Formats: sequence, structure tokens, C-alpha cells
Amino acid sequence: MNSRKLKILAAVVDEYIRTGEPVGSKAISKLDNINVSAATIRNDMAALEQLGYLEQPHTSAGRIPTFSGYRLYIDELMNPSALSDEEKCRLDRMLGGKDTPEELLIQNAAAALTEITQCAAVVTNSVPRFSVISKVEVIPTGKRLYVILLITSNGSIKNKACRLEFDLNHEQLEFFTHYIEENLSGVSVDELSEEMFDKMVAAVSAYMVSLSPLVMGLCELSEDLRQQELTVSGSEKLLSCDELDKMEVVKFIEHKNGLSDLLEETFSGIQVKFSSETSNFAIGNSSLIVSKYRKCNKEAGSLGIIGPMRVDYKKIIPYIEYLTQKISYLMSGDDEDIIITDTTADID
Amino acid sequence: MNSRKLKILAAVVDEYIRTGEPVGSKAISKLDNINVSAATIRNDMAALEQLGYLEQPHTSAGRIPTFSGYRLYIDELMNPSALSDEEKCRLDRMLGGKDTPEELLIQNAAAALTEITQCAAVVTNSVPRFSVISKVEVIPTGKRLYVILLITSNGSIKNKACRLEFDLNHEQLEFFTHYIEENLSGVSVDELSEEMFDKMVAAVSAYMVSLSPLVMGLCELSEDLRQQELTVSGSEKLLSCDELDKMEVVKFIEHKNGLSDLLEETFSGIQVKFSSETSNFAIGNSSLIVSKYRKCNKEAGSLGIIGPMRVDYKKIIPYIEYLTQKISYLMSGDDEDIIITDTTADID
DNA sequence: TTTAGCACTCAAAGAGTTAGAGTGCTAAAT
DNA sequence: ATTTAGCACTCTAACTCTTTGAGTGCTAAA
Repeated sequence: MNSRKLKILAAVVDEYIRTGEPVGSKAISKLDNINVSAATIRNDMAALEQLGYLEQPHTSAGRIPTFSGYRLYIDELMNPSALSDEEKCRLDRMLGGKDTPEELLIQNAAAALTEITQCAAVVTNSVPRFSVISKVEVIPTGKRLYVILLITSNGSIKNKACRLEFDLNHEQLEFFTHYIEENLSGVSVDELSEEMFDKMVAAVSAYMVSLSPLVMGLCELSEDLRQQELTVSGSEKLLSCDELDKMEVVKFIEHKNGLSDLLEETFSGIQVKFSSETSNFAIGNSSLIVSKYRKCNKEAGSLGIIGPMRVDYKKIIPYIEYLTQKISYLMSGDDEDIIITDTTADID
Repeated sequence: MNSRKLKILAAVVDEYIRTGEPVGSKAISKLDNINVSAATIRNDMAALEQLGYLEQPHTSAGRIPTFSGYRLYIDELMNPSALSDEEKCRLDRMLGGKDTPEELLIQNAAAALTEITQCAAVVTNSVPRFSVISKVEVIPTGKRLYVILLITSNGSIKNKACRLEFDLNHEQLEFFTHYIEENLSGVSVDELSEEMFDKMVAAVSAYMVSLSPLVMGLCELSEDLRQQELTVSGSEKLLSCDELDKMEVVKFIEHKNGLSDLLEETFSGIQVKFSSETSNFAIGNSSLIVSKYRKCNKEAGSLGIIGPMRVDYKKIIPYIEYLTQKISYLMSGDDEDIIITDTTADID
């Protein structure tokens, strides 16, 4: 494995990404930065095939990269193309300024990615780990029916109705409200845990057993609070890729199978994952490129695209990197002024 | 147009639905209930083509039904096959018993329809038109920040945060709470209207101008309350129908174009609509079969399937009819005992 | 009015051909 | 020891030509 072989591998991947056709020795030999004959390239390509980086669809066709080929290309060989100032400006315009609500910010980022890459964009909202419970209320609303309300310092509102075995009298309600106010107010979302609520159930039950459904309700709400929401937009683009199985794509659009797991196991920095490298991700031959954005220097959410394995990594990766940086910057700027949108919930 | 022609038309549609292939005179002549020769059938088929009920894909092929052909078949000719007891039991099992939450009930119905018909199921949730506002609260939750909470008698909970220009003092808050309690409590969801809120804005502004965002917030919540949610499940099935254009299916899956309009203009009882009969519905050559279910004898929501025009109406229509009846029954049974699931909302 | 018979049409499937891109191998050149 | 040119070979994609069979419309007899 010498440097010429690597150069040839890079060239093959680049060409394949550009054209979508298997690439032959002749095409490579014509490239500017390649100065050996087609015959030499043929020999090297045969070697690269031996090593598992390239493969042939059939005997008399050119080569296409294998998974390992792409992997090596992305990790070592690829030469990302820096964003021009115009491109940066364009992204800035698409994102919106400093006073754009966070939710809209990531929506805009998703829209930008969809438009630029012609792939599906995937974003997660920013989880308010570091925000604290600012208000918790219990509101009687029918016989034996209570609505609990949880509000955090960053503006999340969650509510849930609980039915009890008995009605609470004024004193009991007062006790409970006071107790949870005492125990939850000011607690950060990160600190909320099931153990914590288990303890509360125990404490509260000592006073009155039938209060525990309320605590369980609170526990569930706190789980919701910590749960990250995942949005995929522009997924119709994936149906235009004939590399991808349409059936799989639609199933994925419906259920988003495996995606959240996949994002879970992502660590910081930009990352490329192939569907073949993970189990339970629905779309074969696809590639996920994501990066995490940060808010006040803590990981807040993810941002990226899902596309065919043959996407223009060179071009797309810098875009995603720029967007995450910019979003991190914008989100960390003014923490205090919370922008409230809307929030509803329906039960029947 | 005599009864034999109608019989032949019905036979052609049945056969075409069964086989998916253009059907010829010979195939019809072999059917049990047809006792004339192929030549006679040929003459009648030519006449039916003249009348616009049948068409030929090409000269030397059999006939397939036109839109009008299907229409006549469905409205007059078709002989729906009654559900067997086993089938009814199966549906009952899939739906769930009397204590199944409404939301789950329609989800189960959708799943059952998807499985049985191999088409996409479309359901709308039950809009609580006839339920009344049972509680409305305003909760101060930060500086100039207020959460309004709207709860209906059927268990819907909606909340929304509003930012005001100024902070309210205790008296002002008291006034406002009292005012909206007075004006909204006991009002049915159906009665809520924008005009009503306009009046409230005027009245409240007379007392204190900066209260109006709260009323606007209430107005938006009430809109949410009245909004019907539409779910399409199993839409991947539509991709297996080669009668349907995959690209159109995909666009539909993403945007559900025209579907809610289409459901709006549906009246009571089971109904079949062809894409060709409506403008703005995305999937050409498709057919929508829906029926409305009722809760306490008032229209609550819709339930049905989207499939290719060539679906087994004979079989599917009874299924949908049975499901809507059963759901109407289950939903109307115990109105008092509201089952609460969960409800959350996130803002940032 | 219905039916049998027959010539005709047309799409789909299969067979055969060609063109071209790309390969691997060998032997000469560097 | 590499690199290159040359050449025979392979395989697909596109094209034409032919065959097959289902289905029709028309005519004339029942």
C-alpha cells in the first residue's frame, strides 16, 4: 500500500461520487493530478480490489468503492472543500439572525441542508438539560382528576392529567403542592431521575398513599422533558436516489426506525455512519452525516443529513460543520431572553 | 342499456379487481352467472365502451373499467360481502375492549385496516366539539411570562406561554382570571370563535391594554382544540401498488396534500372518492374510502383507507362500516369516565 | 338477437447481433 | 524493478427481428 494507490483510491471515490458510474482506469489516468498510465492504474486498482477498498459490479465494468473504501476516503483521504464567503453568507441568511428562536434556528438549518444537499435533513431540538424547574403546579380539574404542570426556566411546558383514587381536600392538596415545590423547584433537568421520584413516592405515600399517581405523573413528565425530539425533513429527496430502496425509505419516513438510537451513539465532532456499519437502521446503502451543536458549551442537539452512500462528503461536511458552529454560537449568545412559541396537547 | 350489460359490467369490474389484468370476453363467458357466448359479450362490451364505462389499454387487449365504470359499480352494481363472525371477532380483538383509550382505539383501527386491506389507513381523531371548557387558568411563571391553561370536559389539555409588556399585579391577574373564567367556563368547543375572542380582547383592553396577548393566546389554544388531527399510517403499502405513481405517493406521504380538504367535504355514511373526481388530491388513480364515526351520536372523526382505484370494494367497505360502527359504539358507551393518556409540549 | 368462425392487431417475450467500455495479461521499454 | 503499450477477452446495454397468444371486430349463419 503506497501513496500512489491511496491517491488512486481517492480519485476513484471522487469520480464515482461525481458521476455515479463505475470508474475505469482510463478516466483516472486523464485526471490532472494523476501522471501514470492507465495500465499502471489498472494494476493498482486490482490491488485495491484485493485489499477490499474497491469492487467491480461485473467483470468488464469500472470500479466502485466498497464500505471500507468510503471509510478510508472519509477518514484519511478526502480533501474537504472550504466554504467560500458567499456560501457562508448564504447559510447565515438562511439560518436567521441572533434573535431567531432556537426552534426556528434548527428548522432553518434543516431547510438549508435539504436544499443544498438534496438529501433528507435530520435535526434534534436542544434538550434543556441545564435549565431548571421553575414552576410546578397541581390543578384540580374534575372529580378525582388533577392536571400537573411543569415549567422549566428555558420555557418548556409539560402537562399531564392524573386520576386519583380519592379526591384531595384542600389541606392535602396544599401539602402536596408545597412538598413538590420544595423538592423540585430549582432542580436542573439533568438531575431529575427515576430514583429521585421513587424517593418522593415513598415520602408522599407516608402522608397519603393515594398521592403517588401524582408523583408518577411528574416522573413521566420529567422523562418527556429530557427526551430529545427528532425531526427529519425533506425525506422525499431520498426517493429520488435510485441507490436507495424506495420501500425502505418510506418505512423509514413512517417510523424513523433506529435513527434515534443511531444519534444516541454519536459523540462530539462531525461523524459519518454507514447503514452497513450499524444494525437496526432501516435504509440500506445510506449514509448519515451528523454533528452535535452546543449551547453554552454543552452538547445540546444534533444536526445532519441522511443520504445515499454516494454523497458529496467533501462539500457537505464543511456545510454541516459551519452550521453547527454557527448554531452553537447563536444559541449561546443570549441565554436569558427566552422566546416562547406555542405548546399544546390533546387527550381524550 | 339492459340488465345483461350491467351484469357484464359488474363481472368485468369484479374480474379486474381480482386479477389486475384487462379482462376479455372469453374470461367473462366462463363465469358461472354468465350464460351467453363470448361473441355476445364482445358486443355488449363494445357498447359499454361506447357508453364510457369500459376502456381498452390497446386494441388487442381486454377491457378495464373507467372512472364512471367504477362509480356505477360501487353505487349500484356491487354486492358487498357480509362479514363472517370470525372476521368480526378478529376486528374486535384488534380494536381492543371498552376500556381502550379513544386515541388508541383509532390507532388500532388504522393498524387493522392497514393489515387487512394492504392499503394506507387514514384516520382523524375525535374532535371534542361538544365538550365544554371546564377550566381555564393563568399562571405567572417568570418575569412578564404567563402560562395559560385550557382544559375541556373530555380531558383535552392545552397550554401556551405568553409574554406581556408589563408584569401584572395581583389585582390585575385576579381580574383577568375572573373575567375569562366567567366568559369561557362551560362554553362548548363548538361555540368558540374568533369573533368571540375579538370581543374579549376589546373588553379586556378597556381594563388594561396589555392583557390582550393573553386573550390572543387563548384564542390560539381554542383553535388548536378544534383542530382535527389527521394520521396516515401504513403508507408504505401504496408503494407496492404499481397502479400508483411512486413519486406522487411519496409527495403525498410527505405533505398529505389535499387530504384534509377531501375529508372535510365528506358527509355521513360510507363514501368512496376517486382522485380523478377531486382536484388537488395528489395521487392519481387512487381511491379514498372513508366513513365517519360518531361519539354520542355526533360526528366525531373519520376512518378509512387510501388505495389504488382497483381495490376490493366488496370486501373493504363492510370492514370499514363495521369498524366505524364499533368505534362509535365504544366511544359512546361510557362518556363519563375519561381516560387520560399524556400530554406534553416543548418550547425553547 | 345470438353465436360461430375467421382474419387482423398488438404487446410482451425471446433470440440474435452489435458496439463499446473496461479488464487482465504479456512483452517491451525505462 | 517498474511502468507502459498492445492485444485478446468479457460482459452489458441497446437494438432489431421474430414469435406467440390473447383479444378484438366483422360477417354470415342459426
